[in-house]
Amino acid sequence: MARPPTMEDVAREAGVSRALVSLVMRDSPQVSDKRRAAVLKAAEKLAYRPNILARNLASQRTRTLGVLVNDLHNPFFSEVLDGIEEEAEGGGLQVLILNGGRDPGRERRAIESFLQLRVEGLVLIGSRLDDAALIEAHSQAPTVVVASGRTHAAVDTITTHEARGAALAVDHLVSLGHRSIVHLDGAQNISATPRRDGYVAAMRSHGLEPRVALAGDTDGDAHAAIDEAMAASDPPSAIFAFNDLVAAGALDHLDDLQLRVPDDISVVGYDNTFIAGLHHLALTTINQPRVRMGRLAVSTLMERLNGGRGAQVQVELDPELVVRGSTSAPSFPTQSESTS
Amino acid sequence: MARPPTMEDVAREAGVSRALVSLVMRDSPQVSDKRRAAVLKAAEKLAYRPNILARNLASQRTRTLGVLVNDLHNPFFSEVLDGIEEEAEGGGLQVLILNGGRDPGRERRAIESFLQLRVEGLVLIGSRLDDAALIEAHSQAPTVVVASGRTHAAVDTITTHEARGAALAVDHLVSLGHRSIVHLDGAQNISATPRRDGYVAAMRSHGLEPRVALAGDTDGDAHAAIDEAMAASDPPSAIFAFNDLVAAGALDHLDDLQLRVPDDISVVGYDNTFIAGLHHLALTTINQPRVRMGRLAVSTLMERLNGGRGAQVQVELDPELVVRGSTSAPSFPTQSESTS
DNA sequence: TTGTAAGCGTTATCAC
DNA sequence: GTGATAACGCTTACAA
Repeated sequence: MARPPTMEDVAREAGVSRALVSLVMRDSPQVSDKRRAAVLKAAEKLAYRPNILARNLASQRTRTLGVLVNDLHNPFFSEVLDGIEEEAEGGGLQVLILNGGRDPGRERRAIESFLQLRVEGLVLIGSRLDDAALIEAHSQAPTVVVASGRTHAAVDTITTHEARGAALAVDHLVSLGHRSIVHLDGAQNISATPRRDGYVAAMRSHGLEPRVALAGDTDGDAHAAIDEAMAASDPPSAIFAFNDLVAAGALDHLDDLQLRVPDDISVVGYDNTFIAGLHHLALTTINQPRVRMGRLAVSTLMERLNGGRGAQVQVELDPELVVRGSTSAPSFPTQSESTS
Repeated sequence: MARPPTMEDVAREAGVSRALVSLVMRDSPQVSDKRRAAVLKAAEKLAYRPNILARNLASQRTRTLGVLVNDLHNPFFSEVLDGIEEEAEGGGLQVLILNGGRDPGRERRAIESFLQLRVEGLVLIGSRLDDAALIEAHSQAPTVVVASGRTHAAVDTITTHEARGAALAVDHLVSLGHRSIVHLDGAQNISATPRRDGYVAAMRSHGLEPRVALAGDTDGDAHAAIDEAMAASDPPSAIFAFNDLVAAGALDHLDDLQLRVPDDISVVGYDNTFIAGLHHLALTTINQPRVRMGRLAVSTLMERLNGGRGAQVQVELDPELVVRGSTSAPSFPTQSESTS
């Protein structure tokens, strides 16, 4: 690879000063049409491409956002990314994406990379970083946390009320007549706690006993948890899975076990990703407004970058129940019902 | 945000020269333990973070790879990314991800961004860029094209033989007894041509008439194409969809039409993403070794960066048929069969 | 082993 | 309008 041409080369070719070329590249109005044309022609001829590293270093600005995504495999995140990219494009911000891969160590390293690259803002989607790390990041670049299932003291937050979302799931199942409902817990996922807590509280409010089985946040994580739940003396009539991926895994394994959904057992997911909408899954689930969350994250960040805002931004959107075909009334009375 | 500390600040704090700090930061062995400790302590105290922009500018190296992904929504791509990230991490390369969003204009801008950032190599996954653009990119930074469904004259390529993959699908369906097989075409997708061509050739080799319906590469693109195909006087007994996403959309719409899969109609996808493996879809599909393709892309790039290699690398892996539950023998003889 | 000083390719502040 | 020239924060010979 030959050394790329520099501004100096273009200046020489066009017979002007380097500063003039710089002005043209940033299309400053205060350049004569004649010179501008000459510079552009020279740049074209040399296939000149501004060195962003040098530009950012000199200008002390990067106009770049770092977006850390918890898990690129989960469609939930790519849909939030859509919103982020739309809004960033409108604001003239470059978006850089790094994948946390559901690994806190990797998340830390990603943030470090972003900060070393001097991004002007950070968006953390579904990140597992603790408050200390968030505050540390925020002190270096304005940070907004998206979809963490709670608000954070010191950082702008865009999230949904996930405990309420979990309650929507439970209420729906209870209203159908279910009394024995197992929750497949999200384990290390940042949203595991609020969803589990919401589930537990909602169960109790109905006078029902919560039953939590440890699963995870991917489709492979449902298997063992289902086995455990179904092996109980009192198998559940419904399952509230941590998210759509886990719910899909649950559907698979219930199928292995010859259990029909929803006839033998009902299943609810969370996130309302496109997977839930597939007719063959037809997953009843809890919607989060993903694209909107992404857009809000970036617009919040932009307000901060533009110097506005003092108070923390804590947006908490409402989750919504989306009923599809994976839930129905239990086919026969559950044990707890028959004894009550 | 306070101005971040510079190397100069650290040097002053530690009572050494800036160059010494630089050596420590890149942990050079030729620094005395005493000084090293002092520098690290000062850096720690000031929460110093090297400015990568400045480092890259000065060293004329970035150790960074730009990865352009055609569509972050398609799980196929995130799985290729897994391979890329694994291999890059091993090689000490930073990976930057940009989303092409299935839009050639956006792809061009992404490449431009990467080149301006002076990435040392480019990986284009499922990119729609034409050869001229590829050659142009390759002249600036070694470029490897992944999963484009063909080899490219002037650029390293890691792909599978997609015409052969399509033939596997057709052969499978024909061996089950299907004779009327419609292909849902990938439209603008880079792989649309090889898969369609492979389909057409395979059909002809069996003495069957190819039937192509224009669809696309997302789950929403199947609807109209299915309607068109099923409205024909001679509706097909099997569908070979462009990819798993389209196949999933096809399953949905066939469901709308009250057609049972595979009893009334068989469906084959392409890519073997996790979606195909969901029991409720149980999609027969064509596998591409995604992670391996990602790893190969990066290892190829690294060889180039290390100065090795003259000849183009053209890796063409074999696609594989994965039979699941969405295909079976047609339930009743098709028209063409009954007349033969 | 450590320090000095000359870049790296820009932007930005001044003069002219 | 245009052109010098000093930053920007770092790396890297080359000296010491």
